[in-house]
Amino acid sequence: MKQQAVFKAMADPTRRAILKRLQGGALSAGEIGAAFDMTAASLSHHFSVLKQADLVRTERQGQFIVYSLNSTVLEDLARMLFDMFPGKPGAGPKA
Amino acid sequence: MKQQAVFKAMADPTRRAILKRLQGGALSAGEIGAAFDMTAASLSHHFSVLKQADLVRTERQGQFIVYSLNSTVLEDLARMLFDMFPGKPGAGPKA
DNA sequence: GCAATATTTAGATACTTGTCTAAATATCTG
DNA sequence: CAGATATTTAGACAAGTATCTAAATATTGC
Repeated sequence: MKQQAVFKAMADPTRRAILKRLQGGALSAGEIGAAFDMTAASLSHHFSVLKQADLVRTERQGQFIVYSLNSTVLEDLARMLFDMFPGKPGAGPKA
Repeated sequence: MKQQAVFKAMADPTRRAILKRLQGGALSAGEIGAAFDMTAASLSHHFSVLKQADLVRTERQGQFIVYSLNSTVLEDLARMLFDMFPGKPGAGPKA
């Protein structure tokens, strides 16, 4: 997991909203974009950032490009955060 | 949890390193800064961002200002991420 | 109160980034 | 192939941010 890329990707609210939309299943760029008041070009930029962080995967289906969530990276990120705080039994320093 | 502030705070590598240093226990600004090749002013800016996100707490101890980790926010963030991905038994859509 | 130490604030600068418009690329259909 | 639709790329611009130096504020100890 490219930590820096992932955190940077997650830092933008539009991108988090995109990921949220993808929880319901894979969607084409256009289907995702329908929910946002933003040009397709801007959305495409956000897709690119999410792809760099490996948070989404793409697959062409005819004229559409379909995006899907790569939950592995989200999972890794969550684990990393859990490991980051103390007070966890057996991990962080307690005193 | 102010999600946006937290994600923004986590997006900078210096700030993540600061949080990491604090896992070992509370430290003064100067003690934290000793590990970074950066002016105290720059560090102070990062502290400010971390405070805004409520990721750290401060307490004055004489001439020092002591920073400590607020693990609650990290925990909340981790939970939020876990909730964000599907495939979790009982939460995300599976198909 | 003064000098020394610790930290923050103010102001400046360079870099990054989110957004836009316009143009390019890819696919489908007649 | 030509036109329509879907998406990305290129280039520009405004806003945000990480960093610095210099100065301000707070505390301690003489």
